[in-house]
Amino acid sequence: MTKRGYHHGNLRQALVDAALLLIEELGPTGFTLSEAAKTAGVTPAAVYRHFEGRDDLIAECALQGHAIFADLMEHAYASGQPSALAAFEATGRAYLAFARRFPGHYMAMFESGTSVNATPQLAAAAARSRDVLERAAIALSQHIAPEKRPPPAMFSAHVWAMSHGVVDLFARGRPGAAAPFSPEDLLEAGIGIYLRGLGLIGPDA
Amino acid sequence: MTKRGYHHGNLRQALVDAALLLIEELGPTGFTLSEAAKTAGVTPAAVYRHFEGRDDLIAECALQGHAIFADLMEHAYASGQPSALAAFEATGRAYLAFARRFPGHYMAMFESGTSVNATPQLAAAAARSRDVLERAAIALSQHIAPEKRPPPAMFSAHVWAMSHGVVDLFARGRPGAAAPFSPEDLLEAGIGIYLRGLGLIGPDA
DNA sequence: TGTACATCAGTGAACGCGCGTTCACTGATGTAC
DNA sequence: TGTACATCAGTGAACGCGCGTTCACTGATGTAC
Repeated sequence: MTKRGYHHGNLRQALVDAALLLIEELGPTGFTLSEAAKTAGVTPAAVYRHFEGRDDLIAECALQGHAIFADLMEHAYASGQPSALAAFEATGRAYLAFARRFPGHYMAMFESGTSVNATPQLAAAAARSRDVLERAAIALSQHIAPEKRPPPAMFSAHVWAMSHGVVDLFARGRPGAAAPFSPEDLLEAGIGIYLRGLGLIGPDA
Repeated sequence: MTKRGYHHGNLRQALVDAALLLIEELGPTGFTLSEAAKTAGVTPAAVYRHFEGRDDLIAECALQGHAIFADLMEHAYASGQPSALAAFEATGRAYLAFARRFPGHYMAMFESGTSVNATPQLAAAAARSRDVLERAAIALSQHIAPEKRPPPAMFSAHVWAMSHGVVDLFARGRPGAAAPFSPEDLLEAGIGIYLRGLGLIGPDA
């Protein structure tokens, strides 16, 4: 916090952190600038020294999220190399890990009403993480017989969709969907079965 | 509408319809009771003749959604019988079809903050649709060799998650994720690959 | 068929509230001398 | 080291707004006679 008397020290980041906490609790729509200011121990008006307004604050949360996310994805991808399969699987796991470790960021990124194209910066940050998964998909697709190879963009979309679905339905306190599996196991098994369907894993693995 | 002078005729349903439209546009969090009343051509206070308040109105939207959804799922399941595989695939398609045809209902059901356990009625309605998919999964799992058969609840969860993910990421005006495939194709292909991974479809089908 | 009346669905004014945003201000900080 | 001063981060009061909800009311409807 580094609070030093009258001046705050690093209010900008403190506001982002507060916003992320509130977004995690209430969702991006339920989040309020005033509450974020209060959480950071500051008057609502002070927010305007650092952000243009409510939307700008949310956008910054999403932006930071994309940066972290892309880093995680890239790291996961690298950790699986040189095996294209291991790299691909690692990115899938990284997706879920990110959603669990940074729920506020995740919701700001994927459940905010604001477009990813709101600012060029945001678009660039979002493109980076998308590209990692797509690169992993392209590398992996080399191992599928060309005539039955689906477009890489398609199976990266599949993994993205299943990961997102698992997060949204099972990795939060979602009611009525309390499956007797951990989201991690669910996703791991799901992606495993999917990759087997692509002929990338042996039938008994 | 059946508007007959001073009295409305069927205001209750008109309010539900208005709410569904607004939820579709703004999400359940952004939806306001006042706007729904105005859309139905009525004073906000009139809503209280038919609902306990804002939350009750949203709950009714979700309830009607679950009823429609369960009907669709049951119909789809029946249409695929007696083939367990065809029945299962049909329920997957029905999921997406419902989300596209009834986006307001879908969002009220799955993106509202309110718990599915809010009322016994709601819980029962939600259980019905979940059970259809699980029943389909159980029937299908008979065709997998017992020793490598995952729990039916698990692969019904996988299909549920992928369907939801496709809807949430690709079936709406979601930015940055504009894949060059229709959500229908994406889901169809995804489930196909998944089922192949389970050994339920031949490797060349 | 015509009149008196009970019902009750919808009105409209009012409420308290928290929101996002603005504005003139104040006072702590760090620098120049 | 001590003093004068510019900077600018945060204050606090105020705004207009739309929200959900309440309340006494009104007037259209349908029934009893």
